[in-house]
Amino acid sequence: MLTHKSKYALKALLVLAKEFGQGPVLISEISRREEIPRKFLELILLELKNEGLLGSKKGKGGGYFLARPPHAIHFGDVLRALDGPIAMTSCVSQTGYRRCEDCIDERTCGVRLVMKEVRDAMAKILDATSLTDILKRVEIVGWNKEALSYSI
Amino acid sequence: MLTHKSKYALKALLVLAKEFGQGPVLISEISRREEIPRKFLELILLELKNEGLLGSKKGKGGGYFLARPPHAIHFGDVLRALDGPIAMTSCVSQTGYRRCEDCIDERTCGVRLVMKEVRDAMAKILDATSLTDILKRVEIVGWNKEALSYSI
DNA sequence: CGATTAGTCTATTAAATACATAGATTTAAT
DNA sequence: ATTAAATCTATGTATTTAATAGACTAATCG
Repeated sequence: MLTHKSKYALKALLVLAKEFGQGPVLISEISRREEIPRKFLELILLELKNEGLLGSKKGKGGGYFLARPPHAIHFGDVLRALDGPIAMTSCVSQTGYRRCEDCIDERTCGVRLVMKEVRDAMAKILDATSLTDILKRVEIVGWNKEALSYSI
Repeated sequence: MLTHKSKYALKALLVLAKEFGQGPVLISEISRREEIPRKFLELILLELKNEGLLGSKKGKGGGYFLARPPHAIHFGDVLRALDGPIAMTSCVSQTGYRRCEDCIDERTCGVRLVMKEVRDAMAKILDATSLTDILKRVEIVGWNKEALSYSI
């Protein structure tokens, strides 16, 4: 399951991607637009900053902004930063490999074979999908939505 | 992350797949072979039985056995039975759809778009992989392992 | 029948994680 | 100086995970 934390983070980043280049965005603005609990969002944005994905400016006229252009931030980066490795078992993680303590022989572990495949499939998608990609796709969906409401 | 419960379950099912047709297998036998805590394994096997994946026989000469042939039990069946839907958000689950309460508009949710792709990729693998498939693949790995130890 | 074997059911518990909330502090702009 | 904003530290509650313990039930065998 995706944690609320990561879901909120991704939504916040999409807002910041949409406003990229327009100066800092307030926590309260993001909180309002995505209906994310304000205080919880503070912690999340701070963590994203410490992970190098966001920059910030304090005081009046301050706020948060993407540390890199939105095409250079991928869903995989975000999930790894907040939830750790994407893999379902540590023994198939590329970024955080650790032997499973309860596993007798890693080479002949059937569970591992499958989890490796799953990890690769997930990582392929998450690491190929940038904030920009999703912004574009959501925009297209938005058009269709409008077109639909006209035709009815 | 894959829970220990599901990992233990998959390992136990692979043992039962290997012994399929040879009569019931003791909990203690599975526990010993896979080094799974005995009492914990009891609960898991019972749950798998209640989910219709296993059959059992009580008393002397009893034990557990697959309720269906191993080619008809897939990893997806097991994970759904024990951990619930495979999807990372309930809003993209096929078997357990539920609207995300915190989501403003499902149709234009960028997170949802990606999680749908991830779900489909995961389900495609997990629902295509049977116990038999993995038994075969593990066997092949085993051969290579032997061949390797000879050549050294 | 009755002893043994083996699964079944019901509690309990310790530790970790998720999801926040509250309040004080620091930094920057006007 | 005042105000606006991010930052830091602490606390709390509920849920889930990974077990463990012990009593109960059913089947077999002599």
